[in-house]
Amino acid sequence: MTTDSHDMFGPLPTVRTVPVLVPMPAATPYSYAVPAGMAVEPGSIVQVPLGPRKVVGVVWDGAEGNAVDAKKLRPIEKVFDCPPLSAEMRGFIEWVSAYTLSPPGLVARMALRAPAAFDPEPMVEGLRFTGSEPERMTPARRKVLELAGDGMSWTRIGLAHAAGVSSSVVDGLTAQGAFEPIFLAPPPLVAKPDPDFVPPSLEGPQNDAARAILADIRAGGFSVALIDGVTGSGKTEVYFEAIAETLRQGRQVLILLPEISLTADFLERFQDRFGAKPGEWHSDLATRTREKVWRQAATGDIRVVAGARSALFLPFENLGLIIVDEEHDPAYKQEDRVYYNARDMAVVRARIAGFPIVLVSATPSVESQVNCQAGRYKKVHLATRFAGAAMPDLHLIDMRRHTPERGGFLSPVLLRAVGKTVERGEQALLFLNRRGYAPLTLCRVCGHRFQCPQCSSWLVEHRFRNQIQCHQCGYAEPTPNACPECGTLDHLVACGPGVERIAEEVEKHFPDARTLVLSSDMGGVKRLRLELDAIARGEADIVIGTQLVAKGHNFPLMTLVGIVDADIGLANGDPRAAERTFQLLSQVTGRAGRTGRKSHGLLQTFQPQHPVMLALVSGDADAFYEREITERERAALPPFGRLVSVIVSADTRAEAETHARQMRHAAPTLDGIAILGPAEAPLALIRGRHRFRLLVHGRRNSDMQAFLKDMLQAGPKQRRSIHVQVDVDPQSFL
DNA sequence: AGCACGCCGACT
DNA sequence: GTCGGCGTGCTC
Repeated sequence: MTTDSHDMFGPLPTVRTVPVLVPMPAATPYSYAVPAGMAVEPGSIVQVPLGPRKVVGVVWDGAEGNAVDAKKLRPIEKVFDCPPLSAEMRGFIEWVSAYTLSPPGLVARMALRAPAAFDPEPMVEGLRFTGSEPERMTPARRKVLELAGDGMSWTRIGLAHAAGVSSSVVDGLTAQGAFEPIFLAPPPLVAKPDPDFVPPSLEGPQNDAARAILADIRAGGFSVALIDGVTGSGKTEVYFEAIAETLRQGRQVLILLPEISLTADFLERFQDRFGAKPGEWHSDLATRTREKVWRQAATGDIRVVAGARSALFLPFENLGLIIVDEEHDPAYKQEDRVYYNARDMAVVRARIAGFPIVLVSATPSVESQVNCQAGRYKKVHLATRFAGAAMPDLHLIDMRRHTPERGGFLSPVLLRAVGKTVERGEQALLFLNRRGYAPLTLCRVCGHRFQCPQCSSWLVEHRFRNQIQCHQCGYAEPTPNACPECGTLDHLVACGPGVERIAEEVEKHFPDARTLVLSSDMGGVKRLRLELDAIARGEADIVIGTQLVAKGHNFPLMTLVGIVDADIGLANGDPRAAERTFQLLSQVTGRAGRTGRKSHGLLQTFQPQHPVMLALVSGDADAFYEREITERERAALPPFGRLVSVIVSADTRAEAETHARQMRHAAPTLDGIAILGPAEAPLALIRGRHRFRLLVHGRRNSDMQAFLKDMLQAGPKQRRSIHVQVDVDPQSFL
């Protein structure tokens, strides 16, 4: 910790130095001098000079790396007046850094994402009644004094508002000496949730589930439970009891949700149970609010935070429980800079700090199922809906026998069911996970296909906007009417359906019904919310939607769900294709019948024998998971993500091998490291002295090749920093 | 990651 | 003649 320097005049005074993690991709902390009289400890949040700028860093533990040249050494400028990051938090940051192969400074930065939150919030100016009445009393003044006469402190504006007078009345009273200015602690962002605000209202199976979870909470210490319950089975009420119990223990709670599930609806349910809203944390929080939440989580003023994945890095004062709702959701994966899955890292945080964690889903991920089978996670099953709501009856429509009329995509069976539903005054949902009018346009004369000039995927026609668009990179051009290849006019043909085309077909069959298309490109979040509310009020008869209808919202009148093409996504090369399809279709069909009406789901498919279809219609999710698990084990590769790391180096092979050794050391979970030299064909395109480190964590060689291809197509600037990590090995973090 | 420096091509 | 794109190197 000390650096001694000598020169011809004798020893200089010893300079104390400490390691500091700075927000940049260095492998180790940097050393900084601690000015005399400054008190720092591991975890202290400090401001340090870094090159031409000032940055926020964290004083780290342990010895520094190689002693740094005394001439380079610069002093810490300031220590922020805020709680230091705990040893647990520092251990967590180290762990995530090692596991994800990310520089520790960049991981630490995620815990410090609140620009100016590190100094205490300024005190608020307030007023208190001094006891001396003003010389002249007026009705307005009397109203103010009646309120403030009890000696409680008020803010100037708040008092004027409460008394229903203008603030100049309060100013006048202050001038007369009736009020004295005082400083108040800033008000908490949210009130304290009360674990006993309303008694829990659990039914049969929910009670058993809650009992199982509460046993873990009361026992204390690390444990993982997975609540696996069908949509509408009341999972939220069950984990609310775990939250209540943790609050009674005086500890904080973090609820992780995929960004889109953080709705007003959820916050209100929380408030109904606990009498106050939780603190919120997500990407589009106002800066001021963001800072307050960070600060108050760190001081313990906020007891419960509901947040998107980045909330996992908040420095809670006394965290005692994490809930990961919708644990299977791919939105928990961050895939830029630091690559991590917040669900898995949440398990790690709980293990390091020694508290329980609860994962929740109606359609758990295969990894979590495996972890339950292996006994690492405790499984809590909620198999039935409550309050009389029944699951929809699901049936397959074999499209080989029930052919739609020419040019259409909806089978007569499905059309009949839609017609009957609308006649009864109920709602039908047609689900197709494809935006736009048609996914491919081609020329009937020369066979030309419209392809994106930037990334080679098909251009999707959007009739609403009269454009053809690339869904990969956002490229768009006006819909042409002549073929650019052969010049023929009006011989372009749309192939396949998108939601817009299904809407056209529906309107043709049901001209009097109110039809609504819900798709992410039809307007912003606000408009979407309005439309969802309108549907809930019954202002549409037939809704045609992409996957955004799968989440959250309850549609009380929805009694029919038609899946236009249940096979989409089953053969796209993704090793999780079946799992994803099963999850998505379960969520969509689960939209129906939530409020007790008899409901149906009809799935149009060309593969009625497919295991996903069979599991969906029989309601036997376990059979599906069993099959997925054995299927993946049977594949020659180890299950769930053989980690293959690829180092691409245009320098020497020896250098690549050094990288490989370091990587093996840093990430013992890697199964293999391939070193591709300049002999490998694609690398011929890499010129000059650039050096690449490409990590492809995937299961298949084809994944790896796809990434190599992407990298080679990317511009030189992106190429330099490509760093891809797709999946993690769920067995390796316990 | 962010920033400065330095080098070549197309503009007021 | 400069502005600004990108490639390169550095930060205790």
